[in-house]
Amino acid sequence: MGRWEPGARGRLERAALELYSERGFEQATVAEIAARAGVTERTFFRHFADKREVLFGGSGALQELFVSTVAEAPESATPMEAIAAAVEVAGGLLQERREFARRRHAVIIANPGLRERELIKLVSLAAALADALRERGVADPAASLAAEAGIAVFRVAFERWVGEPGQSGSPDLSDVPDLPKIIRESFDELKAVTAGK
Amino acid sequence: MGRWEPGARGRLERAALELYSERGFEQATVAEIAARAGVTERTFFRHFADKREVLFGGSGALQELFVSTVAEAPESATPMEAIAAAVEVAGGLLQERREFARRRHAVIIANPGLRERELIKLVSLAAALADALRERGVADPAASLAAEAGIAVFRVAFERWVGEPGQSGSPDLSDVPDLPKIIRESFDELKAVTAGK
DNA sequence: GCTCGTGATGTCAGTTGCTGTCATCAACTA
DNA sequence: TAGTTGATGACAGCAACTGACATCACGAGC
Repeated sequence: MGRWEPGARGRLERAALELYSERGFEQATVAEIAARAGVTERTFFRHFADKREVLFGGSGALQELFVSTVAEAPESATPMEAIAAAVEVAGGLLQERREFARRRHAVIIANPGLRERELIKLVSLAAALADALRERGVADPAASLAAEAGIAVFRVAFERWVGEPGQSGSPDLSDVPDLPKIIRESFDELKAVTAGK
Repeated sequence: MGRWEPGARGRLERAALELYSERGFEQATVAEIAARAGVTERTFFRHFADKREVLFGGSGALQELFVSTVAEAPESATPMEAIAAAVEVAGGLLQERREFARRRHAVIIANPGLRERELIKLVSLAAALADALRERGVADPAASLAAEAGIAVFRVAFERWVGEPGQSGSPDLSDVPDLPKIIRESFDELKAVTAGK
């Protein structure tokens, strides 16, 4: 065993989510989070740029999943189909972590500063998606618009998903709202609503 | 004349934009802004919730313009047409303040924290647009999707507009990029790209 | 086995954003 | 004339965040 317990980063993430849930984001101090994780405040800021970032450690992996799915879409797929496929795959990943996602989302929507951070992550995701489309030969502004629209669909669908009842621990699996399905429906709805212009 | 010069809020807004332009957002302290405006730091925080908000004083008026345009769209207009009309009208307003908009935008894109703030303003705008659509009897999720897609178009079009050369002070008015026109084209492009799904 | 880097952490001082509280003073009201 | 109101100043204080330096286990190479 080393001088310090390994996994400080993970402990900080867990401690932060707990404290933000228990007493709210603003009421929880970084010193408290660090203490609960068994490190000092300075170590917190070595792992995370600021007090908000500790809730967004997984966004990099999610972005890679999005981008690789777009890149691997069949050549015959239209830009919007490639984007929709990526959003659906990501939705499937969230589906498996429903309770965690809801818990985290509840903390985020309760604080404007955290909402801001989430939004910039999504915009960064949209930019990465647009890049991936350009790699496929899609020109601008179609690439940007398809990516932005796809993220808008993701936001709306995710919001509906977390808002619906149903527990992932429920004995009846048919109770669990199906995020990929909601995403598909939302893409269809977007198609319908834009066609009406 | 009173005890103090009136218009402290406006002076703070001008001083802040100047200082953020001159030396960058993070390098400028609130104390400096306040000093340049001839007030104390405490007075700054009485007018603006935080150091970022001083750049977003006009967002309320913009939102009202968006919402009232949607509300006043003809009954025959589809949801997307109502949204497009609102975005175009707002684009016309920005068109008249091109230099200010570019200057302000340059400051914002240079700092992640300011980008975050701008994004949450746009999301709040999308929420207000969705509300206005529901007032017109549009059901969810169509209302949310149309609003979000409209804001996505606005973002993409605005980005293109500020990125193009051309000075509003140019002698040849045909040099000035036309934001409402770019917005119309972007809506058409969105229609095309979503139809391809 | 010894030395020496390396990397993650601790320690501490300092700046700055932001808040609570109370005092001040001109303009307005009665 | 007296009281009220509203915007501001003055000041203390907390917490987020940063820079600089010390510490100490571990592994590489000798």
